Order: sequence, then C-alpha cells, then structure tokens
Amino acid sequence: MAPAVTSLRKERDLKAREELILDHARRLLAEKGFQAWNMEQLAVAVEYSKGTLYQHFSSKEDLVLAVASRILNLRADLFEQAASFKGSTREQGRAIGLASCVFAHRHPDFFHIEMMLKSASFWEKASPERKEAHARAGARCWRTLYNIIVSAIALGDMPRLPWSAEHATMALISITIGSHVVGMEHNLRVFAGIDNPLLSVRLNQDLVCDGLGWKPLLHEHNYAATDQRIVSEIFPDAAAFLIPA
Amino acid sequence: MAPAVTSLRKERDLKAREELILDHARRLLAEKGFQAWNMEQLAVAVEYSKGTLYQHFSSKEDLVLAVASRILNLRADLFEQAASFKGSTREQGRAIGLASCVFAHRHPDFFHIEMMLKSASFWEKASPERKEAHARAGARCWRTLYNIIVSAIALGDMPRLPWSAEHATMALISITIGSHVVGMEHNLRVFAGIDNPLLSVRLNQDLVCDGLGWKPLLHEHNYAATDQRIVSEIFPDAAAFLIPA
DNA sequence: TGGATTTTTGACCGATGGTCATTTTATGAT
DNA sequence: ATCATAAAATGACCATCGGTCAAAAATCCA
Repeated sequence: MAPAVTSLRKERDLKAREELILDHARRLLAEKGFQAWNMEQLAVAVEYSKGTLYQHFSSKEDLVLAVASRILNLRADLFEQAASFKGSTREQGRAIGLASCVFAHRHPDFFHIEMMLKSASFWEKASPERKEAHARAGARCWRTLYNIIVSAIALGDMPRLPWSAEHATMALISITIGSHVVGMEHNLRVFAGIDNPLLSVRLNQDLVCDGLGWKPLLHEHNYAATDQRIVSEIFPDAAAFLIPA
Repeated sequence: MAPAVTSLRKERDLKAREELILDHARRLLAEKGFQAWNMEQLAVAVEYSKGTLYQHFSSKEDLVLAVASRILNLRADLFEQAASFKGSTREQGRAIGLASCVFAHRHPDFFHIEMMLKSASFWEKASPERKEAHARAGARCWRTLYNIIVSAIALGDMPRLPWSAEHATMALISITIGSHVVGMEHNLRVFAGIDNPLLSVRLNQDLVCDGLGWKPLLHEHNYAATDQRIVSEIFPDAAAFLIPA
C-alpha cells in the first residue's frame, strides 16, 4: 500500500497537469477555433504524449467542455461579487449586468466556445461528470440573478404580474446572451452602426428591466452614478471601458 | 456552340439537383447534427457520387451554410408576410414576433444550425458567394423589422430617446435570438419550470417593446385580440400553438 | 537492488473530407 | 446511324485526425 503522502502529491501533480492542458487548449481554441488544431499539436504544446491527454479527457469534445466550464465558473464568480453590491435590488441587478460586460471583456473567446457547445455532438461525446460540472456552473450564474429578483419581488421593487421570478430571470439572461451573440455578428454591427457592442448589451438590459417594471426605472434614477459606485467598489480595474469618457 | 435551349435545360437540371442535395443535407443535419454523417453517405442518399457534390459546394461547411441560408430566407419570407399586417406599428412588430415563433415551430432545426455557424471555422471554409448570400438573407429579416420601427418613431409610437432605430431593432432581435437560445437549453427549462419556450419568447418580446416605450403598451391594449387577428389573417394554420386554449 | 506496479508513450487503426485521372455520357456534324 | 469531341460523373486514392493499446519507461517498495 502506498503511503498517503505520496499519493496526495500525485493527485496534486495530476491536477496541475490538467490545468496546464486546459490552459493550452483554451489558447488554441481562442486562436484557431475547434477544427484547426489537433490533439497531437496540443500534446506537443504541453510536452506530454497524446495518450496522456486521454487519461484526463475522454475526447476532444470532453476537453473543450472542461475549458468552457472553467470559464463559466469565472463568470459565476463575477456575478457573485456583483451581487454583494449594497444598493437597491435594481442596482444589484445592474451590477450583475456590468459583471457580464466585465466578463465579456476579460474573456472575449467565451461566447464562441459556448456557441460551439450548442452543436449537438458535443453532449454525446462528453463525459457525464463534465456535463454535470457545466450544468452546476451555469446554475451558479442563474441562481445569483434569480435570488436578487426574488428579493425585488418580495420588496415590491418589481410588480408580480404576469411573470414569475423564473420568467424574469430568463428574460434578463436571454437579453444578455442574445445581445452578446448579435454583437458578435460583424455584418450586423457595421450595418447597424454599433461601434461598442458592450454598450448595447447594457442598454438592452435596461430595456428589459424597465419592461419588467423594476423600480426605480431608468428615468427615475441616476444610474450613471450607480455605475460609478459599482465600478469603483467592485470592478475598479474595468473603469476604462465600463464608464465611457 | 451549343444551342441555347439545351444549355437552359442543363442549368435547370443543375439547379434541381442542388435542391435535392440541400434537401437531403438538411435532413441529415436535423437528424444527426454536423459530425455524425459524411459526404459519402449524402452522395449515396442523393444517388450521385461524392465528386459531383463537390461540383456544387466547395466544402461540407459551404454546403451547410447553403442549407442555413435557404432556411433563413424562409424566415425572411415570414417576416415580410407579417409586416403586411394592417394595424398599429406595435401590432405590426408583434406580427413579426409571432412570425419568429411560427418559424421556430416550422423549422425547429434552424437554431441548431445557426449556432453551428457561429463556430469560427465555418466562415473560413465557405465560399464568398455563399457568405454573401447568407448576409443578404439576414439583412432581409433585419430590414423588415427596422422599417416598422422607423415608422413607429416617425409616427410618434416610439419615443426618440435614448436609442436609435438601429438600436431598437437590435434589441428586439437580441431578445428573440437570446430567448430561443435559452429556450433550447434543456436544463434551464426544467430548472425554470418553462414548459412552452415559445410563450417565453413572446413574453420577452413584449418586455422589450414596453421597455422601448412602444405605444400602445402591453397594458394599454388588448393584444390577445390582435393575436387572434394576426393568426387568422396571416398564419391561419398556426393557430393551434400560437393561441393557447 | 530487483521485481512488481503504475504511468507514459507513439506506432497504429479506422474514418473522413477532399482531389483528380479515368470513365461515361451528351452533343452535334456528317 | 456513326463518330469525334467536349462535358460531366465517378470512385480509387491521399492526407489528416481522433482515439487505442501493447510495449517501454518510470516509480515504488521490500
């Protein structure tokens, strides 16, 4: 029987190697997409053999899903930080909106990867553990926003009818994802004269919040000041692109 | 020199064969996604050889893009039909919203294909002509909605500030695409207790229209009656799922 | 130190997108 | 009808890549 201490070290080394693989895989995904690189190249990059890669991941798709989950957890981290903002429920919701922009700015490759995951074959080839991990990461994001909306309804900041808290959450997530997807479209951007897609994301979030009747409405409050506070208290290093000159 | 009459017939035959290929490719895409079928299988299905397929399409990606464009043009057709609805500008916008649901119901495979197109490598491997054709089809959808919103602003149905007609168009397209993408997510649907995703799409569209201040607002008008008219006048065969019992 | 166990490796396999020399078919003049 | 020429269809073939596994290397422990 092996001593516990060495087996612990092994586990740590294994974990570190997995991180190394994920780092390089992410870089390749960002640089080349999914098809334009192969497992052999990744093996060379991390200085292990192809066979070793397959001890960590059951398929190329499984590996990509792991990359996506890691980034999605960073998104959830940002959301949870944002949710700690002290202010009205709508201000907290706004903080999450800003968090989604900070995230998009820090991880511009994420949405491409996430779109890739919508393609059918990924979920067939990925291992159950990774699928579950990804669902957990997604649920973290969802829950953070959902909790704020439940508070908003409880406090009377948002009217009850005719949508449930779940519907309201889904609406805000939908406008955020949709705006990012549309903002990625190069044609549409030049066609619609949209130079800063992240600004559009925020504007669209405002529209939905107003549509939900989430008080105080856009015209009832100085949200530029709120933005200043959010940025300085939670995302100080993101001021440059969140607060336009 | 070949007589003009035979060359015309050839062109017609060629076009017919391309349609045949596209039909089968679409079926395979719907049944198996992108990876789980190959060009040889498609060749057998259409009873031509693989080489002949490559006289029509420069790559598998090019072929899939052509499938997507054909469906996207059907979407534009529906939008243009909807835009002919006689009523207030918001009612016309609503008709387009319903059209997007009719489309999603008739072509449930489209969004999977469209998500696939977001993956980088497609655009590198597709031919310039197909890329342009796809952009044109997308622009048709965009323009139809845009024109209505321009009218709405001109007529005073929608306030001017702080969004341009382009922004408003983008917001509505974003909520529509985003809602469909989120609605596709099986986890989220069970998590949020959303049984009918198309209903959520419409509700979310309403939220954005209200957020834009598009008159008459949801609570100022009986839109259930409008829906009845839209369905009976424009989408009579879609009544079953557009108007819940 | 040496034998047992675990881990790593890369040659190898099957499948697939894409090519192109060869074969087949269509055409039109005689 | 026949034939020469041009056009089109074909499928054998190639290179590539995801994934496997027997052999080699490294590690461990008595």
